[in-house]
Amino acid sequence: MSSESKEPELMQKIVSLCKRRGFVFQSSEIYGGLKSAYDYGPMGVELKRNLMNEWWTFMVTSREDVVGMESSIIMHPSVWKSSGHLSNFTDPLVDCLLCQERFRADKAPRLAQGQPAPITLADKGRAKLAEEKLKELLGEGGTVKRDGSTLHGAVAGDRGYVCANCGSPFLSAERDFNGMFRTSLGPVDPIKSVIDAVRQGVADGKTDRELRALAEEAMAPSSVYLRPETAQGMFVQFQNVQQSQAIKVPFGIAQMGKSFRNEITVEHFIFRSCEFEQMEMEFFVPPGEGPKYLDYWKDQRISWWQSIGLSKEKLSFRKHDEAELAHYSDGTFDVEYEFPWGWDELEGIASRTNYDLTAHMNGSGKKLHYFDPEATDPETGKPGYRYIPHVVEPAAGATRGTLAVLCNAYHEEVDEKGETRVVLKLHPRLAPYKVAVLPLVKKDEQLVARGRQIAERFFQAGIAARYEDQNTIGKRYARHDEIGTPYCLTIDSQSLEDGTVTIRYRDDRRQERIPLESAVEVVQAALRTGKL
RNA sequence: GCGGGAAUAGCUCAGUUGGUAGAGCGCGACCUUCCCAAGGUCGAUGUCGUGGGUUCGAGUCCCAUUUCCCGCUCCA
Repeated sequence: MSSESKEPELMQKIVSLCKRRGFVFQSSEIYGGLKSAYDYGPMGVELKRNLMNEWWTFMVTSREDVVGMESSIIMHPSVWKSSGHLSNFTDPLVDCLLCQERFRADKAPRLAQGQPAPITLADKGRAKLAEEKLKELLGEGGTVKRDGSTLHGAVAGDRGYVCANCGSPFLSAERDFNGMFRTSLGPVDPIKSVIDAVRQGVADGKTDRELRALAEEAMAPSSVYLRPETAQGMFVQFQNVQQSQAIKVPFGIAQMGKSFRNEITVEHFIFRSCEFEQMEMEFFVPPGEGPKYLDYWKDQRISWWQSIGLSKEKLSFRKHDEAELAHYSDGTFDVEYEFPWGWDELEGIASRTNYDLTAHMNGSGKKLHYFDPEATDPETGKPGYRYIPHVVEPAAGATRGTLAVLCNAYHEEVDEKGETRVVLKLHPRLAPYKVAVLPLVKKDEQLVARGRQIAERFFQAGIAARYEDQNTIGKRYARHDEIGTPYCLTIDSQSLEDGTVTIRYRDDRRQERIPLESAVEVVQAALRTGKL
């Protein structure tokens, strides 16, 4: 591929800018940092919040068929049982005793008991080390023959599978790995009852697997989970929302907020982290209309990503194929963005049939039907149609979106003097500051006073503005280029005479003189239209 | 999780065979300066990621650990 060597460099520059200018910091940095946890600095919180506000405006405020809500992060554990997250989200993980690889037992290569299990290591050196280990494991009876980096002599055990990496049948016990963060609700620490249960189990001569079950059972009464997605909150409250709002299907419920997943691997800065922020909407439709609304929301969502400034050519849909498709979905598309490391998911748009509401009906025993008195029941042909709504879900990542916006906005430009300028070409509505007010020089008290006066007008108008008189004017322009401030207003001696100021445009650095009075309006217009 | 690389000032990095911690940029004050990181003077900033070990002495060597990056793997 063509341009890969440059890409990690670009990512590093963005990470560096994020720290330097106060967008994103490593969490708990003074203690050595915490894996995959990031804090948003003064610029980052504005950017992320602006992005999320744009989503909310687009999805909720500006239309009549979607309403919002905010559910709690910790919900009744049965929610996750019904949704399938407790069982499906749990994977049996196994460690290879020879090559240390950790893999999912259910995805490992199958091999019947007694079959020869050749073991292939990455290179000869590792193979020699593994050879010694294998001899130990096989004991007296076994013979090991090494052929380059491949070892012969082992046979598959009763597991029915071998190591996904090297082919070894010598594996640790299967351990369940659940993607959800578990914690306990209530003031009583469950560890005491776990110890008691296990102690009794040991006395009774229970196996490891049985002891584990006993421990789980002892923890169960207080176990709760941090939500791995916001979606379930909308499903569980479907009826309350629908009835309290007297809203008719088709309609949607939207929610933004934090979700948590114990990711096995985290990568790409804030792209994949254990704690992340989602913007999800569940759109409830009559049976059979899922595909129609899937198309509709695909269009809506891609146009939204474009409207906040992501380049058209860096956005695309990827259709989930048969194998990838979740068992309940009859159609899913990812909105992908071309990040510096390649195409990756920004949002998933899924037609989920009536899986979710049905699951919660079965789990809770409560009816989650919708009754449409105006429609005709297709089965009986009689007026009045009672059904479990189907769902189309556009589920976007706010954290990922923020990173995509940063990547898309980052530009390096060489000016006429050969100096490199770094500029974040953010959509004005996303920019942390909308305008910087800059007296040309600090020494002139009149310029300073006038500058503060102008800044005050912006604060009065509720526009995020920044007054600055430190450093030379060039440095201030450069700093605001780097944080994406679309406009700089400069007050000079002429301003004192004729009441005009210089407005400098971030993207092309052009300057114009405008009457001081119209400054606020110019910025407001840009926020409305999105154009500088 | 595996394999590879890395961690020194806010940022980018130098630091020789182990011998008192450096540069550029940035930051602060002052001077100069009326438009794009200018110049001058002065100044502040480091547990050399963390914890052990070897040594008379460790940024440098060894072990462990944390974090980041790259490649696999994983992502209901």
